[in-house]
Amino acid sequence: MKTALDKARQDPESMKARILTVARRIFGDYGYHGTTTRMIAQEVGIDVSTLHYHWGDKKGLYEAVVLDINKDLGQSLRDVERMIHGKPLGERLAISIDVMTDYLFEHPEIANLILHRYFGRTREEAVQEIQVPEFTVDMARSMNLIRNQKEPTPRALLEVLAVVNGIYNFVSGEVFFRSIVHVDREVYITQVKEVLKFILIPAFVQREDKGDPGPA
Amino acid sequence: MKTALDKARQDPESMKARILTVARRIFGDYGYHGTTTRMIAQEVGIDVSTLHYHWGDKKGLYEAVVLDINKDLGQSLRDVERMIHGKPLGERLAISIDVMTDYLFEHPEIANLILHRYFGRTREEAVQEIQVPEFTVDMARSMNLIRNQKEPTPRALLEVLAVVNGIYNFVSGEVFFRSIVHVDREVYITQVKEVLKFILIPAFVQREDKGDPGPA
DNA sequence: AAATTGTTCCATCTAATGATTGAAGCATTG
DNA sequence: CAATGCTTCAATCATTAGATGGAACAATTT
Repeated sequence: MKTALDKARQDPESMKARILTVARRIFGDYGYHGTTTRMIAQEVGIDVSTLHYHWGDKKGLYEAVVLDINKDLGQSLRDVERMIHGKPLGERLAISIDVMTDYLFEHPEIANLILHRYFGRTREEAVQEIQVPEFTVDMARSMNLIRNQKEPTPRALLEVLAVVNGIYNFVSGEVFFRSIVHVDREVYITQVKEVLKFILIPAFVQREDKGDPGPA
Repeated sequence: MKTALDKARQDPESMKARILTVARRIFGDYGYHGTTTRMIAQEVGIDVSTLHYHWGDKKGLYEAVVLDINKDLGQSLRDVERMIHGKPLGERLAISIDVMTDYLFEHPEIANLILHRYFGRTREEAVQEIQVPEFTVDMARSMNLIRNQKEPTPRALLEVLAVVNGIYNFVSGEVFFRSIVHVDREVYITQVKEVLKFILIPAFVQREDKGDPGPA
């Protein structure tokens, strides 16, 4: 079955797809309440009524954006999982950090949207959820933080969250952080990857070297 | 000179102070655009016009909130700095993480507000800044990541940001993350501190042990 | 106690925002 | 090409949100 989202993706030049693309960026930058349908319409270069014609109300569009981003992020994570399969822990982490950081810097709206949903609230109730729980469990498994078929422990999940949040933060915080460290975008991205690997890898490797299987 | 903020702090039962306290929480939860002056007024139990009478327009109140939080956070950081003075690196980090995490879990609006300003944008221009740059440099110094009197390197600043962001994230993300890991608040806080120390300390200690003075 | 000043609320205004309507344009099909 | 359906926009409506004026009340001063 083709969903509305699928259809919008089919032809990236279709009005529906163009609106969705702009909506991702604006919702990511300004959050749900900080975004007006007029801002999106203006950016696309259309009338608001055209936007409503294609996507219904604001909440509907926002939910489409969230679903769209879930899809993209899920795909990326599966790609990474394939790349690191069978490699030793330190390498798995290094590759994951490199690849996911590059990917998210190319699509910062994804990190923006996720962080808005982590940390912010909305006056509307029951807006579509980001599938963070599922993704987190998958990653915990991929990091070998889960023994056998058992449920991941809270500790293992928190460790994964700490890792991925580190990436989201530096991507979404680029504008703000670059104003602190005074480097251009290219240098910033390079240094972020170095810092993330410097901080995130040793703890896990050290624990494994000790023969400690971790919190699983 | 007494500022309006000082006056509001004098008597925490004063209307002005009560409004400020509630405003901190609501702005932290919903962000600038997600918050309405009516929400704040209702929470305080007063009419909107009373709010405007004391704090002027919405932007003015928001700026007061940011200044107030800057003050609180700056004070806490100075407290921590005194506690860790002269101790070895690993211990300095462990104490900082424990103390700051506890403090922020008691005042989550601080972490909320900071993250909103890191990652979000506002349609209004020129809203008062969080003094993150200053704080970050201070912490870099306190973590001995700065050699002599020299300017901190971008690398050192990014390392500090990684550390503090880790804390902010788990505090502000409590509601969301706890829904993933299924633990109560008390367990969550304990585990967060353990995970943060587990991940953040080894990298820095390892580098020091190698005689590598770090990015300074 | 009268006068002054400070505080609060109700009613109301204005602007912004979400949303719809109906007409016009354009393509597709019978 | 006439009829149909799809897409777009200008105009407009309804609701919400920021803000204010003035009356009522309370506190303070004289």
